[in-house]
Amino acid sequence: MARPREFDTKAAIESICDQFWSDGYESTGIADLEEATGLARARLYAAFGSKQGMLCEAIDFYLDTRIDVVFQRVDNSGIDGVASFFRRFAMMNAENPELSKMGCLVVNSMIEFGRSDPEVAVRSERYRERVRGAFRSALAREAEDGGLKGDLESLTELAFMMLMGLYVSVKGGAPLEEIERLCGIAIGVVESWRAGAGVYAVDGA
Amino acid sequence: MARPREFDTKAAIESICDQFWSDGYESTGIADLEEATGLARARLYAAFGSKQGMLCEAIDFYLDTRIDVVFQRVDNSGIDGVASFFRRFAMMNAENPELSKMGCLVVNSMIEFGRSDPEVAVRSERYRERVRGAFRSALAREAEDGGLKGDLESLTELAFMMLMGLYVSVKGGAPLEEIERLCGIAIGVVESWRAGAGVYAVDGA
DNA sequence: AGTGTTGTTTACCAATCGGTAAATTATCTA
DNA sequence: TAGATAATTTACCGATTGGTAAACAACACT
Repeated sequence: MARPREFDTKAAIESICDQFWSDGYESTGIADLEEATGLARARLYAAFGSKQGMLCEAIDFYLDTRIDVVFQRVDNSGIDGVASFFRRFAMMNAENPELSKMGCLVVNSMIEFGRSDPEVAVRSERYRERVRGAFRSALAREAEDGGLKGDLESLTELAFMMLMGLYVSVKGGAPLEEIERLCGIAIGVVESWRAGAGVYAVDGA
Repeated sequence: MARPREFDTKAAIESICDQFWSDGYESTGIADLEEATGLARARLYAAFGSKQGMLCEAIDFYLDTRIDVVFQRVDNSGIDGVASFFRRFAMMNAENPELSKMGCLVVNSMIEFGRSDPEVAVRSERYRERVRGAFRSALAREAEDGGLKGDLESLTELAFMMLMGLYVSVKGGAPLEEIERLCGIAIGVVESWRAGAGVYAVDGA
């Protein structure tokens, strides 16, 4: 019924997403978002309402295109799936350290905002449940096959906690070898959950 | 040889420390620091040189007065000491949730800066080595007594990774019960390292 | 063709950012 | 007591912050 939008909203959101992901919310100014999208600020505000609105769109986009696709590979997979997730984390870290250092947009945002922004908080909650759900279903599947040693819920939480710990080291700028080491530990811990594994929770390397 | 300083530098640093700890570096303006210390900005700049200088002083203060005293209780303690550390973490979370949500100034700073600020990076490194050193020496002590099951270095890293994971949940504004649950898992994991413990890495609660 | 509606553009806003120059005040030394 | 030195105060700086008002342009519908 009126003039159609001249730019691709999805593409703009992706650019905004990458910008927030790379530099964080507070550190990116509207000028950065203008440069990233090639759009004048007034256009951005007309489309998204506010900087916070842009972040929400970015997070939703990120959840749909980055998070979900990764954890679909974990869903209902088994111990192998969980261990492979951490293996891929390590590979990404080794192959593309700069991208890796950006961490996860949702984790970054939830650390930056805590509970202070309800819109962000609800998305953080969704993220945490998505990750936990993937780990839980994978381990549950393993348990059904009788291959899991230990309590399902506890193991799920531990996998989650280790992943969050990895993100701290990654964002904190820990040396690559340290990240690699921590990934190795996480993988070892997950592998130790196999019913057939030895008695030690964590073997050396 | 000249006019003496009228204010207590240590007290000022403590106020600055609390401010950065509570709100983060970027989110606290010089105006906040003025209010927190009761000192005009020019006085702060005369004393500390720059906002970044204030952060460094704050971190050093924090390391000396908050971190060191906590991890001295862990040094050379044994599994009990490590488990008790996580128990205290849980207690703090339950008794003073608001203070607890502030997380750790050094972890917060290292997440905010990554490797971008060398002065902060060197302090992050110092922090990580302090924490790891405490865990390592505690577990080494336990190993000497033959009470440790598993590889010393790996267990040290796992304890560290779990702690960092806890900080993410804390700063991310996770519900209190979630933090409590995660602490319980961490404690269970540490307890499972006892030579006499059962075969399961993580028992249900 | 005219009109209402929406997107786009340009220019701008007050507020805040980190930081400082200069004048003033207080102390110590000679 | 005079002068040197350093702390304090006041007022200010240019740059940047997130956000917007208003003029203009393009489309759909009657």
